[in-house]
Amino acid sequence: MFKRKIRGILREIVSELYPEIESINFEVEKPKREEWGDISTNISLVLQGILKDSPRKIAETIKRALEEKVDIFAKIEVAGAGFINFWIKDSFLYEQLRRVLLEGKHYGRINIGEGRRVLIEFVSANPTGPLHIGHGRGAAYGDALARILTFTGFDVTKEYYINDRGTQMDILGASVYLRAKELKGKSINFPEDYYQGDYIYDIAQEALRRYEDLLEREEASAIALCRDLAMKSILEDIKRDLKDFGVTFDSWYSEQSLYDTGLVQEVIQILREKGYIYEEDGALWFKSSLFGDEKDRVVRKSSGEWTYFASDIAYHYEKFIKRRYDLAINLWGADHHGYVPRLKGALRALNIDSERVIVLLIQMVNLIEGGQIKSMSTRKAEYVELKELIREVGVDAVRFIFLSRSEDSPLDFDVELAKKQSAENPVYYVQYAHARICSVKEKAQEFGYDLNLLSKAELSLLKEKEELNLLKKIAEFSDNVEFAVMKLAPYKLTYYLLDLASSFHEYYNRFRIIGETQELTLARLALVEGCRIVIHNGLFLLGVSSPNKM
RNA sequence: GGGCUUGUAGCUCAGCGGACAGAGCACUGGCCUCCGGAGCCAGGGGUCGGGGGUUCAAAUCCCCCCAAGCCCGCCA
Repeated sequence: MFKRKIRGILREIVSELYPEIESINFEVEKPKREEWGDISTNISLVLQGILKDSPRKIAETIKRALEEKVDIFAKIEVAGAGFINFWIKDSFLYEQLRRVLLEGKHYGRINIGEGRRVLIEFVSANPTGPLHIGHGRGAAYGDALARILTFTGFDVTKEYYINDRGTQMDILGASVYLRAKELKGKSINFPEDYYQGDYIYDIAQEALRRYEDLLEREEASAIALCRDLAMKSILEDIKRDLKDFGVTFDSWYSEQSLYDTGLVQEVIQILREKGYIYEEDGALWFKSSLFGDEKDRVVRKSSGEWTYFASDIAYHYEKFIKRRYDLAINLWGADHHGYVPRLKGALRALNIDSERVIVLLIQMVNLIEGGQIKSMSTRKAEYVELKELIREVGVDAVRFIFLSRSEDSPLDFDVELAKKQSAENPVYYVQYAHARICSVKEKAQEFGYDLNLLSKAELSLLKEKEELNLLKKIAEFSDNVEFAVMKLAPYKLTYYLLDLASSFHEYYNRFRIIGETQELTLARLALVEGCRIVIHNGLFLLGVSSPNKM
């Protein structure tokens, strides 16, 4: 609340004092040290370059203007090289708490999106094997982002893009077919680059059960049957895992459908007419090198097969032109990073502003087992399944861990540690605060307090340092929500919640909520209830539950 | 060889142009007759990978080097 509000006030002041300045880029930050106030700005340091005046002098001018104009500050001070430090009036904090109590689960919402339509595409794992913990990271991240975007006024659609055609699917079908033969006692030669996982046997079993004459059929059609069955079966499995992880999608988009409707051909034709497509060595190429890519890329192989890239051009054309989304956010594995320039290039070739697609590259999750780092690989069957991790560690803890790092930082997941230390996991620290508050409220009711009166409590009785500190933390919630959405960084909220929970525990250990005068008890109950609401809202945005008891 | 990402406390990571660099874990020592001890308080710990540069100001921006991961296919 602070930053957003103060930034606005400062902009007004500057445009009044220095109308010649059109726009400036300054920071409104929470300072590192308590002596520097509740909030601080470097605006005069930024202005010095433009105004050619001493920053302290500029700061004094702004300070005087502020003192005349607004009264939410108890004190304004010019310090250091020319920082302006602000101390917020207690009355403003009480007002904020009252808003929390009134708005409840809506508290913290800010309208940044203004109804803009966003398509967020994530997970999109090939239906060639079960979800592993790497996919889990993308799932947790994408789902949290979707929640945050919705909370901040965007119109969000969550989509899973299914690669239901192409080479990998063919290999999947062939893998199942071979295993079926093996199960029937035939000797087979199972290639190294086929899918090695045990689940292939299960599907092969099912294929044999369903198609009794499978092995008598012509090989190509038998493999096709296996492929379709495998895809359906694996996709069902994926959906179930995601649901168990608390992640649901609004839409499952089939790559194959882009061909069934002729859209791929249509879009390539558009590019061809614009002169961005040429033929060489029997293949069709897109001139992505004109758009900053290292080289041109094939859209149709000399075999006549379309590439994944061709599908993707059509898919994104469809997102923006047919479905008219304002913004597309794609969460990809970091190993796809080389792919970004060609996609953006294709969009520009189609006259679509490439800024409208934001690709977030989620770094790999490595699994540490016995001190050895292993990378996830579906084909080699080297992975820990997401469902296994959930079973052993729990949904909340897994999501919280995945959301406690920025997406571009690789994550070494020490499975043993996560299982063993589940009780010490940071998520419990936050949830514990929530449960504790619920318990206090229950206790208060036993003592006869009417919790419906909280919003009418005399909040000015909250004067202790720890109380004011907690009030400030509560009021900072929407600043953190704003940051999280602007930077697409849910982990910011994770940090904030840990900080908020810490302030609560600190307060709880020093003071008794119930037992002072009736008025003070009500005020304190109001304070912790406000804290509980914010914890709940924050955890909700991360997709983590807020238990009343644990 | 080229590209992308990362290198901050023993470990895992925040901070990414501003004021003496932060948190958790781990370690050491304290704290419930009392609303949940899955908690609190106190303590030690850092040439911000290295070297140059830009700036009033650099962990943060630029260049070079070193290290790790990923990519460089008519695979997805």
